[in-house]
Amino acid sequence: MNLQQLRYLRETVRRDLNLTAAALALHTSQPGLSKAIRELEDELGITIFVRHGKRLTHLTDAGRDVLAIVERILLEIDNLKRSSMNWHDAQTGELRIAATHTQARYSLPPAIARLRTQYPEVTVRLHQGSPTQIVEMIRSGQVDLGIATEAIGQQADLDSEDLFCWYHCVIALPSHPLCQLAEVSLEALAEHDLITYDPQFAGRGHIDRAFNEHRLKPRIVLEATDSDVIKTYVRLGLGVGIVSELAFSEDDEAEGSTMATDRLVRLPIDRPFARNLTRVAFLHGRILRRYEQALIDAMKH
Amino acid sequence: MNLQQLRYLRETVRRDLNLTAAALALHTSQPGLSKAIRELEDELGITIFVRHGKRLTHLTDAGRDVLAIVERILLEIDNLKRSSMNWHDAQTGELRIAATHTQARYSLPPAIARLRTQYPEVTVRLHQGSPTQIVEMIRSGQVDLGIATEAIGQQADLDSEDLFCWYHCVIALPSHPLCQLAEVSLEALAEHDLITYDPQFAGRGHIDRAFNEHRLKPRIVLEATDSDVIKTYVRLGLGVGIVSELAFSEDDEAEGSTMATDRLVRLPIDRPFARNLTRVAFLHGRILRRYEQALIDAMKH
DNA sequence: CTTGCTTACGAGACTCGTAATAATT
DNA sequence: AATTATTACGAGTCTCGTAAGCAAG
Repeated sequence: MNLQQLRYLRETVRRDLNLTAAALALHTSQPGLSKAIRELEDELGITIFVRHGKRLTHLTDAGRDVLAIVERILLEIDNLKRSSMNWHDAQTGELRIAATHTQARYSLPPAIARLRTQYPEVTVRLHQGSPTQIVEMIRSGQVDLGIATEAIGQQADLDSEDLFCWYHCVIALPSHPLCQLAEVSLEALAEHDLITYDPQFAGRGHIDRAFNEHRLKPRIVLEATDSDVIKTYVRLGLGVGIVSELAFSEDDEAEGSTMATDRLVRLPIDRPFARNLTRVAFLHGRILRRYEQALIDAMKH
Repeated sequence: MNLQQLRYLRETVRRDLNLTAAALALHTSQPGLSKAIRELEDELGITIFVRHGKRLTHLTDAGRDVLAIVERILLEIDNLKRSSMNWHDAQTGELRIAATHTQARYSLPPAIARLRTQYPEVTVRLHQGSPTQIVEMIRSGQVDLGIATEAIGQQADLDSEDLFCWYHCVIALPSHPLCQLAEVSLEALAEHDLITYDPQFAGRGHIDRAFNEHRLKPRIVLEATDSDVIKTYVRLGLGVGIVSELAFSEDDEAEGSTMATDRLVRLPIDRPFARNLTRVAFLHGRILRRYEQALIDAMKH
């Protein structure tokens, strides 16, 4: 038995039991991969894959057990390298992060800037996706860390840490009727066209829940995954925006646009939607590089 | 990197950093082992061992980290084989048990007898030792399961399961003065010569504690690790015995000896010592063979 | 008839053991 | 002087890639 066989097995499963695709991904030959897997099966004395003639169709029960153990072994092999790098060369490396737009655009930049001064030799790669896509990217090893507000805390195969909390805020053009009110209520909000996040994203669940609890039916005329897109449509006068407070600052508005009538303003409303908790997640049991931990610490507040 | 290097590293540490001894244990050559370890260090980019000239003196900090991960990897490699065997040939194998004398002599026999009918192809090897020795035998991989009443539950690197509870009983020759009493008290016991277990063994702690709580100083004239040895000296008239109730049955006494005056009897005393819990332990995270789980289940009651 | 797994075979790499060397205790 | 690790080197093994074969959709 050797590690190569285990890597081959994992990749074959990841590529949906297509040996050709797995061989390609592993930069090796299909026959070699085929042989390696058969040898592993022989040595363990079990069949891992059910074969229909010459096609692999699915995993056996034994194969599922074996695969789970193999995943753990390869994770620990990776930990061996990571831990060694932490001792030998803690400064250099690669940091692949998956985050939602809001995190990538608003909460990550200062943390990454800080990281770049602490660890100038570390290459940072930023991927974007929905929370569920982020979870998949972590699982498949495409990224090291995932940052999101939804879906990321309750995965059994991921470890996670709390980063920070935030609330939604409500924004509109100064000319909007709601801007006349001294205090805006949820009821008032429900009477206007609203623009906010796609259901998967950025605490949208909390928004729907708040309206539901007040037995209100909000008129959401536009959904987007991206705070900037939402703000753009609010500027066009399509409605009132509900975005993460991370994504809105009246100072930035003042800088950005020249005309005061274009500047979005925050409506006076007292945190109508529940608190959101942004978390970072990574593979369960994975040892973190020092710079990974540094990034996480830099984002905590 | 390959698994051989990891096995070599573990064995070297187990043999106190003596490459010659490790090479011997691994049935390989010293130079090969030396080279393998240097190559592992090179590949990981760290030094694992501090060297004084040509001697390995101790582990580096990085080495300690690496070793912990290597132990986990090798455990999982072992799990791969064990899990496969559970699917492919659940009937055959080897079962190495470490137990104290009392367990080996009194509680294990029926369970092992049952196991032998369920799994006639399994070879059972029985080792004896003190609870701390048993823990060491599990740690070093000399045995698969350890069974004892002391020391075995609170090891962080071992998993364990409760098996059963038992109490101590007090035994004496029928001619002993205490046999005249309708009920024996702890105070009465403290006035006679006592024979019981060595401090490490079979719940001796509970015996001392009970006397202490009653501010009594028992006269323990003989200590042994072995219930049978204790019974033998009780038969010789050296004193009153305190043994596990597992190790004493008046029926067995009736069968064993012909003369009624030789038969030990249980004194009427109402469980003066705290309950003992016998547990089974094995390496943390180790997958159990089916027959191992069967033995454990057979011992639970 | 295309896609995809397996078998066959040979060049190159690698492993591992022996012998010699060097450094501690 | 004895013990123990490292270096050198070569025989045997193993890995892995190419080419050919063959089964399934």
